[in-house]
Amino acid sequence: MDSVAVENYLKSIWELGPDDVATQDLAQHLNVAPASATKMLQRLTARGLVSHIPYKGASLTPEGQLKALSVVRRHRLLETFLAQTLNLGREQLHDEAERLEHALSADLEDAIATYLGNPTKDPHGHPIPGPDGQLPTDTDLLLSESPLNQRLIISQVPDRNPEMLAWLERNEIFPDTQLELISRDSFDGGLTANLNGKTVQIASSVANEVHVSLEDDS
Amino acid sequence: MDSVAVENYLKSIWELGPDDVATQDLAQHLNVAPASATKMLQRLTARGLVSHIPYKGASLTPEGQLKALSVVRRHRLLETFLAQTLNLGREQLHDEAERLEHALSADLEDAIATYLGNPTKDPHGHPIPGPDGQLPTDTDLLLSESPLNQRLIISQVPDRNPEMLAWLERNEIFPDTQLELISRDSFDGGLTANLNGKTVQIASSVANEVHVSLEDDS
DNA sequence: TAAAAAGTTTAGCCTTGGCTAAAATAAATA
DNA sequence: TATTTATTTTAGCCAAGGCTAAACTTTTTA
Ligand SMILES: [Mn+2]
Ligand SMILES: [Mn+2]
Ligand SMILES: [Mn+2]
Ligand SMILES: [Mn+2]
Repeated sequence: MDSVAVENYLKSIWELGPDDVATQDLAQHLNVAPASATKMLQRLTARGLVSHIPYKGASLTPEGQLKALSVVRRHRLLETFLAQTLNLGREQLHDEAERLEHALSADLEDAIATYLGNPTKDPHGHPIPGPDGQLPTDTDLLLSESPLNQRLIISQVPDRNPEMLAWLERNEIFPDTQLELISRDSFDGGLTANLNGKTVQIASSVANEVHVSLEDDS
Repeated sequence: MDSVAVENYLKSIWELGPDDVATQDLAQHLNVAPASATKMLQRLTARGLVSHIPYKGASLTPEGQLKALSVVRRHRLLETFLAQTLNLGREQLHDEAERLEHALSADLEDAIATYLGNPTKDPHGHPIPGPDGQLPTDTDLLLSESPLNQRLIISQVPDRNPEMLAWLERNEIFPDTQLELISRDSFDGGLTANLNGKTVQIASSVANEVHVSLEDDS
């Protein structure tokens, strides 16, 4: 069995990857000192889960990737399960799942997936990897790079930033919301959008974290 | 925040207590070597959670007891929640809760309790401590010490022994089941009981783990 | 009540996963 | 290109929580 720390490192490397993950970025993502990340990368390399080239960067081996995706699957299933049963707000889900994901047996994972009807997206719109790590190829684009004057459908919102998520929630921006971009500030990238008849200003920091699709659903 | 190990030790001491908990029993309960238990008892004593008298035994301080009861509450809420939402078998619940109990925030604990309508018993019939550690005084008696020829109602079955639990389940012995004892073997304490018209033989090892009440429900 | 057995603690060791400070390397800048 | 700066790694330390073997108490038994 992998420890909580090992699972968190693998998941973070996956989230920051696919390759040349910088020690500093990894350390920051996990709230540890860079030296701690280096040491763990060495341990994970010794275990065959990571390939780390000193001073260059780290990436997951196939085995490491499989384990990372298993954590991601548990995380997203849990978010979906908690949202569905307990009506937790989208911004509370992540932190709970972050801890519960390490305490889920294969049996319970299966039971939850079955209960939910094997969902393919979590409440933030993130794809849920299959039991063997399968992920659909992602075709949506960033809101910050989307065309103006065209119907867009929100496909993904971030999950790690409760403040941003709360703001998005207040402005009714979440998966399946429709909107249309009216203008883009050429200086700072800020957007003006039309959403349910209302006009909303969207900062570029936000627009960089939100994904949209042009098609209906996906 | 208390570690998983600390929470498990506190809960085990509570389960084996209330006082003079033997090092060996504790170690066995937690599947660690006696020397490991001694060391942890010393750490917990230094933290004011346990009072340990060398060569005599250990007990929880009021603060330690509060923390132990908080773990027990989370454990039993989780068992109830999993049973209700996912229809897990009574014998699968314990092991899952054993790990999840350490990953539950106060918020999620509240949400689950509210969702369940603040239950006072878990699926094994064990009382669920209140948010401040309150527990009703337990008035039921052991099946092994119950009178013959009288209507009895199962109030508690064990949760840590999947085999025994599976046997009980097969024989329809679980909370709220009615039964009547017909005879007790004076040599080994084995029981013959009448249950839903059927006659069942109950070993004394089982009868020692099952609680009953004479009143309806409780 | 002395010896043996059982239970407990101590001593010493190990791994994991943190940290800081210093050294090494790579990247950026003058 | 030489130097400064940023990034990364190494070295050395620490606490938690395991373990085994040895020492010490307490309890049981002869
Ligand atoms: Mn996590
Ligand atoms: Mn998510
Ligand atoms: Mn536990
Ligand atoms: Mn229970």
